[in-house]
Amino acid sequence: MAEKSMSLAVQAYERIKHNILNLTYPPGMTLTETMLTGELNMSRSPVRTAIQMLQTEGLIVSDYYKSMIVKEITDKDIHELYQLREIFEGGAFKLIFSSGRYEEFSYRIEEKVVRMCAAAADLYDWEVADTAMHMEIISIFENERINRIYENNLSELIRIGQYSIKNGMGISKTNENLKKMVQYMRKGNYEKAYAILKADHFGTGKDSALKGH
Amino acid sequence: MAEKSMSLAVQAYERIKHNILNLTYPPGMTLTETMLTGELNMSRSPVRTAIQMLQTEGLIVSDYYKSMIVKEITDKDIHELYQLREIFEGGAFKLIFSSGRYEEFSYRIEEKVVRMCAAAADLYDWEVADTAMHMEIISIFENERINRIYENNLSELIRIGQYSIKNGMGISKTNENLKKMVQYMRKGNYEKAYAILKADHFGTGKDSALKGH
DNA sequence: CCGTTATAATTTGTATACAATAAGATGAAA
DNA sequence: TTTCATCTTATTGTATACAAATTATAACGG
Repeated sequence: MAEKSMSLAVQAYERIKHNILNLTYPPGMTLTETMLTGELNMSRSPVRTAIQMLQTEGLIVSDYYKSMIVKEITDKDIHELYQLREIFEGGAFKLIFSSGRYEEFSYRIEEKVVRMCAAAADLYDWEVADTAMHMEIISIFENERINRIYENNLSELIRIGQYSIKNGMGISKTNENLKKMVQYMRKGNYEKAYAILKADHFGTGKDSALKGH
Repeated sequence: MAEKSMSLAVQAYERIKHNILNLTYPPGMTLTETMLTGELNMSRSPVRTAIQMLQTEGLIVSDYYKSMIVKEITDKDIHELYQLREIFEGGAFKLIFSSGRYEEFSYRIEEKVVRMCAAAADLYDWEVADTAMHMEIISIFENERINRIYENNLSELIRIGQYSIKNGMGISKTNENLKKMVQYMRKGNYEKAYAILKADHFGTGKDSALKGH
């Protein structure tokens, strides 16, 4: 997993990001450079580089000379993220069917759903597998930029997913629904397949018990 | 423009980015930290922070211990950027009309077109004004995340626009077309308005004389 | 006891020193 | 001349020292 001869900055980035996504560093937690340097056993230079990356991604927020915190999750964030997802995946789903490649993608997505089922025991792992499934849908665009944008934003949804189980729906129920979606895809039924995807993953915009904005 | 008591890192970021966008640092140019520190009169620390940001944005590319260069513009980039634009603005345009706010937006966009006409003398300024026009379309989503994503990616189009004038169409012709688009919007004619936007700004994917990928 | 102000400690921003890697120059041998 | 190896130089990555700003603490007066 962790390459040798990789810059300390990248190692720091990955470890800090992992800790943010799996809620070891929960939303609102104050991070200090000295604390991170101690935990990661390296100097401030690479740590600061990592922090800078995470700030750009929006996972850490801070002002000039003010201490930095792990970004809070607001209802506004959730709404924005789901809207972004709908724009991308709505377009991707349409393209999958209009290009006639729905059968191919039904198998590709099915494989990801299988992995989700295998990861059902751990919520974080399941969310990661879910992310991979969504990335598969987006891959129809064959657009690296879109992939990168999407991956960055989905990482926030990994955090959110660990707080509010998908509209109150559990892991197993979601897995079952996705299996049905795959079957509808295989039969070329765009309407039913997309309806399931929407219901499962696009949320309502006010389905969380988190901090408001 | 430049705030006081703003970190040197941010100042460096803005100046370097500006130089990249207006082609003072052209695509493919090798940048070194010492060169930048000399030009900006500051130490490596803030310069490296700025570089890090620009790398995340994709305007600078570099490998471990290798020198960094201003990102080249490939046909693949152009295609990806236009596809991204179509996904966002296609959705935005539809929403502008389906929400019945087309008249309001015709005025908002018209104001941006006026600024484009005023900036017609300088290609860079015109591209910046064009960017603002596109941001106005996207603003229908009222989604900060989308705004941020879009702004980052449009900055690349500012560079591209300075190489290949919009599908061979000149500034004045584009301005005229956009004025027509505004009129169609005001009348509620979605089809004609969107057709003009597409023709002017979505490109063909192979309309450049730049380096291939 | 409460609030205010001054002071100390912590924290981030910046500058510089050192280490590791890569790029280029030099020179010898075929 | 060409090619390969070695050495020098330049450049990036990392560590540390210092400055500026914030935050916490303590002292003081009401």
